[in-house]
Amino acid sequence: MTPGALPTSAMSVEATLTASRALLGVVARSVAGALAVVTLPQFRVLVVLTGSGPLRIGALAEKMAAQQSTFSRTVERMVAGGWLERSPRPGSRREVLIDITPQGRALVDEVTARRRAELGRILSHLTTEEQAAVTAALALLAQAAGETPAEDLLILGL
Amino acid sequence: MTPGALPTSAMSVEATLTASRALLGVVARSVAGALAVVTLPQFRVLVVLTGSGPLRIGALAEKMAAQQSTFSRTVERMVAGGWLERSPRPGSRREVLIDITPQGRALVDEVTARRRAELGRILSHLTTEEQAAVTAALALLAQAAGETPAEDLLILGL
DNA sequence: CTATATTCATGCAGTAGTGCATCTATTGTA
DNA sequence: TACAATAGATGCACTACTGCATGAATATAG
Repeated sequence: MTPGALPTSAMSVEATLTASRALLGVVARSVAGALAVVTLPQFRVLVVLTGSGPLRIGALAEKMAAQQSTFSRTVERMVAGGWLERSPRPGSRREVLIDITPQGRALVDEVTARRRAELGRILSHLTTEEQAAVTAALALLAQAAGETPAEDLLILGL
Repeated sequence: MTPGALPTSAMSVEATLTASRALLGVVARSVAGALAVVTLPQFRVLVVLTGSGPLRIGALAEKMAAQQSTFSRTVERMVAGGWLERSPRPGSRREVLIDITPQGRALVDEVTARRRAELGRILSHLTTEEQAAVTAALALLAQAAGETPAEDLLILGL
């Protein structure tokens, strides 16, 4: 190896760091609009519910790594905003199911669509061959990284 | 194209989405430790100062897209925590320069190191050839994405 | 030298999130 | 039926962030 040159692995790390900054930018811009109307923790609630379907308030609090009492109030705010709706669980007058409203779902969809759109725009600058190479490489990278627990993304409020 | 199959571009978008989740996880885990001692906005201040060197409190507020008055207090908290230090600008008794302390720098360095380390660990699962392919593909992707303004990352508090 | 502009700090007020303890209603069990 | 467990809401207290208005000190321009 030429003195001063980086080994393949170090080059990969640097390239990955740079790319991750770009992708972070895409993610950030995709949620920017939503953050004008809900907070990041609130948006997170919507994403979780989109993936899980209706949840008891306690179960939801657990997924958000929050206290149940804290959550009762967060839900209250979000119901007031029209993002969530409470409904008693059929057959129980104690449990309360929280579900996302159409308005909430639209917000999540908008973010997802925006993210896909921008990625598509970026990738459209590449040739079909380059796109294929990117697809293969990212698949490899994702596989090497393994599953990303939802709790990890929660660290950033996502 | 076989019915039901995705065009190359759509496949690339999905692969990129998946990979971006993985990379987001890496970023999140890298800052998790820091978030035990500072908030995300505060960490952001440290990152900005690391890149820029000492700044006037007004200029720093502008970079953080915050009100100067808000910032005066944030700085106060961070000085109390030992992350920042105020010093009068030489030749001016009005302006106050904010700089990161060694403790603050150590925090940022720790996060950076952790991020590089995990990326290295992930990439070590790949062969040298695969690493080279990933490096090339990500460079392509980053170039296609263009520059990511710091303000964009600020959306997420990063 | 005086008036104006700049720079930062502070008072005031509000939102969101956080945790702990506690209360009420309901459900399940002994 | 009485007691314990569960689910959720509420009271209380605190931190951080946010903006707007304003005050105080300093620097600059006329």
